[in-house]
Amino acid sequence: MSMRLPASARREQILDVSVQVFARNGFHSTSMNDVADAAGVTKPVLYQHFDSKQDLYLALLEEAGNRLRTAVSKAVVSAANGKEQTEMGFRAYFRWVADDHDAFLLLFGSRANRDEASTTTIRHITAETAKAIAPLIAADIEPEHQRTLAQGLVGLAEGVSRYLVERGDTFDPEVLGQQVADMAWAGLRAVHRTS
Amino acid sequence: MSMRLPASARREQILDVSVQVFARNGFHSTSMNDVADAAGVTKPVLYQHFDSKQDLYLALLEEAGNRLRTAVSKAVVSAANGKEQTEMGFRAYFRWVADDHDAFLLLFGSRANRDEASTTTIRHITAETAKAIAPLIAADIEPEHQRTLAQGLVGLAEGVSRYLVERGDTFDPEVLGQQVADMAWAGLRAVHRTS
DNA sequence: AAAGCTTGTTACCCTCTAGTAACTACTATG
DNA sequence: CATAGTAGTTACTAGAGGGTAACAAGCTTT
Repeated sequence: MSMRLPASARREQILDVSVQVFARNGFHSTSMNDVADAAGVTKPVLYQHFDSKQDLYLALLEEAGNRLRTAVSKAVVSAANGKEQTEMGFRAYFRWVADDHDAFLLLFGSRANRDEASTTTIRHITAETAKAIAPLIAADIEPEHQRTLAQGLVGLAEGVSRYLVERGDTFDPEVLGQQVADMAWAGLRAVHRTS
Repeated sequence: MSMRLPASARREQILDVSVQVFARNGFHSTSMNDVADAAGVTKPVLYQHFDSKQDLYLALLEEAGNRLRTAVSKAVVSAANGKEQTEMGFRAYFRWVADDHDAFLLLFGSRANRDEASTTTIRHITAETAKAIAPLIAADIEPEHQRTLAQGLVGLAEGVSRYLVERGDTFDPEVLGQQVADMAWAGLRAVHRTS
């Protein structure tokens, strides 16, 4: 029934299809047969390209993470100052969410499943982002607190996106990004030492 | 080996023990045997108190959600104005996180598992919180955007907490709450219409 | 102290699904 | 058009784990 494909093309196709099916149903509710069906192929074919279900899943996370990373960091380098970095960063983030949709759900959606390995991968991505944000926070508070609040801002973007994407809302990434950036920037400047 | 307990006491004990074990290992990595072992009892006993694994899990989510809800709403009513509400709210939230620790992980931790039913329950809790926050946001933006940004603030608190709890850090909920509230309040006031 | 209810255990079934061994069919090359 | 290699399938195994039937041991009430 299914077209015969050269190995590398088949691998790509499996990756493409898997993102969708895992994003929609989560790791545990998706069997390898489901993936195979979605790809129009049978199970053993999957195992020609990936050692295990885990392996496939991690490959997806890895890829999605890279796309996110590059999208944001590309946007940020062209910014002149902190404020602009914030704006460009958030806008790029929401742009990514808007058009890499399934990847977002895979990484941060409610159904995202996380065993030990996946958690580590995802945590890594989040941590990296937070690290980039941290320096923008008022410098007179303790560094650990800086890091913590940076994690909060990552959570902010995540929360907004999860809400919108899971509702199936469409949104303008530029407008939304600008608003969230306004919010975040004001917040970033406002924190002062309390201890 | 295990003490014989009256039904209601056993039920409570199972709930207590389950929170811990599910919080640590997640839904799918925890078998009913694991739960039974942790409770010092055998599997069929669990089924005397709960219809299914799902049923047990949902009961836990429900309970955890209630504790969160009441903790925050109690704190907020005693506040005089928006700013104070924000402060009291966040401080209460982090107080809850600090001492209901496992419940937080259960609801919002990386390992939290979410099939259809659990997702609904958790989403409900988050949505309720967001609804309470929304009116604090500058009134001259569109209501949907208000709601969206409120979801972001919930995500902010969640992100901060997840980071700290999963690292095993201890923190002072009052100091942290105050800082996050400062950040959030400034942000809340700063958003302006962009369209 | 015996009947009867409550609490708990042993030992099992049954389904679901990750993963594989052995085979088939297509396609390119000489 | 035969041969070798690649892509794909059928049909299975094995193990994990949710759920249960049937039985045993404690209490308690008269």
